[in-house]
Amino acid sequence: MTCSIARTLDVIGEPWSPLILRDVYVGTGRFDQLQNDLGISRKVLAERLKWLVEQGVLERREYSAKPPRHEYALTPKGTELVEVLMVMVRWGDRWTAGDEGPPVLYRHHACGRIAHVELHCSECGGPMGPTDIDVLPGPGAPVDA
Amino acid sequence: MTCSIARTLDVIGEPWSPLILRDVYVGTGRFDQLQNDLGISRKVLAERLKWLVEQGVLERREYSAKPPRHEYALTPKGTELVEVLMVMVRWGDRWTAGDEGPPVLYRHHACGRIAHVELHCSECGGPMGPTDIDVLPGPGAPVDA
DNA sequence: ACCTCCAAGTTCCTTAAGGGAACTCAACCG
DNA sequence: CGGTTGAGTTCCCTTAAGGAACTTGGAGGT
Repeated sequence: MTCSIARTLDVIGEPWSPLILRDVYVGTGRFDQLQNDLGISRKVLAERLKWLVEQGVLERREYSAKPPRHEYALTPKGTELVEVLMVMVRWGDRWTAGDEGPPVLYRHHACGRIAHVELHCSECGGPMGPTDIDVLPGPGAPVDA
Repeated sequence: MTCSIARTLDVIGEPWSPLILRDVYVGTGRFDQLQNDLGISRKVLAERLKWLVEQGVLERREYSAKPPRHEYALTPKGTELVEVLMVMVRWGDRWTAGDEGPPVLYRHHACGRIAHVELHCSECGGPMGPTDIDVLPGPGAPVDA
C-alpha cells in the first residue's frame, strides 16, 4: 500500500483538485466558471490547473481561436481519477448526507437504473472491500534495511 | 455530485488524512509510530487525529491502563473510507507505478487470488466507471434560484 | 477610431496553516 | 530515584492560501 496512495495524493492531494476534476467531469471546464463555482482564488486555481495539466490528468484546449479562449478537459488518466471521486461520493452520501438525501444520482447506462458504485474483485467479481483482503508486499515494495 | 465530494473532503481532504487512515488500517495506530512512519509534524498529527476522532472515522482507545497508552483504530465509518484509498491505490498503480511494479498486492479472501478493485453497479453488477453513467440531480440537490 | 467588455491569467499584500525542535507530564523500569 | 517511553503541547518561523486589483488581447457596439 505504502506509496501508491502517496503518489496519487501527490497529484490530487490538495483539497481543491478533486473539486476541480469534478467540475471538469460534469462539463464546467472554463477558468471563470471554475472560479465562480468553487469560490477558489484565481491564483490558486491557475496554479492547480497548470499542475494538473503537467501531470497529464487535464488538457488545456482552445475552443475558440478568433478570440483565443480555452477550456480544460479530462484526459484518460484524469477520467480514471473520477473513479476515486465516485467512491468519495458514495461515502459522502452514506455518512454525511443531510436529511435531504444525496445531491446527485447516477444512472447506469448498461441497465438504466439509478445505482451507486460498489467495489468488486477483478478476478472473481465478488465484493471486495477493506475487510475482504489481505495486504501483501508487492514487487515495488521498499526493501527493509 | 455537487456536495458529497466536498463533504467527504471536509473530513479527509487535507493531504495527511488519507495516509493516516492507511497506516491505521494496516495496524500502525500509535502516535509515535504514525509520526515516524509518515514524517508528519507532531503538532499537525495531533490536530488531525483529534479531528478524525471527532468526525467518527477513528476511535482512540486505551490498549494499556497500567501505563496509560493509547492507539487509534478505524470505526465502521472509517473502514468504509478505506474503499476510497483502495481506488486511489489502483490509480496510483496504473499510472504512477515505477518500473518496480506496485508496492503492495491485495489477496482477495473470497477467491484467494491476487486482485485489484473494480467499480461495479449496485443494481446490475456490471462495470460502472465515469463513462458508464449519467449524472442526475438528486433529492438533496441545491435549488437553482 | 474609440471606449468598453469579456476570458484568462498575474501580481501584490495580508493572513492562516504547516514544519521543526524543544518542552511537559505521568508512569514504569531497574 | 534518575532515565526512558508514549503521547502530546508550545513556540517560532517559513511557506502556502485568500482576496482584490491589475494585465492582455481580441470583439463588439456606436
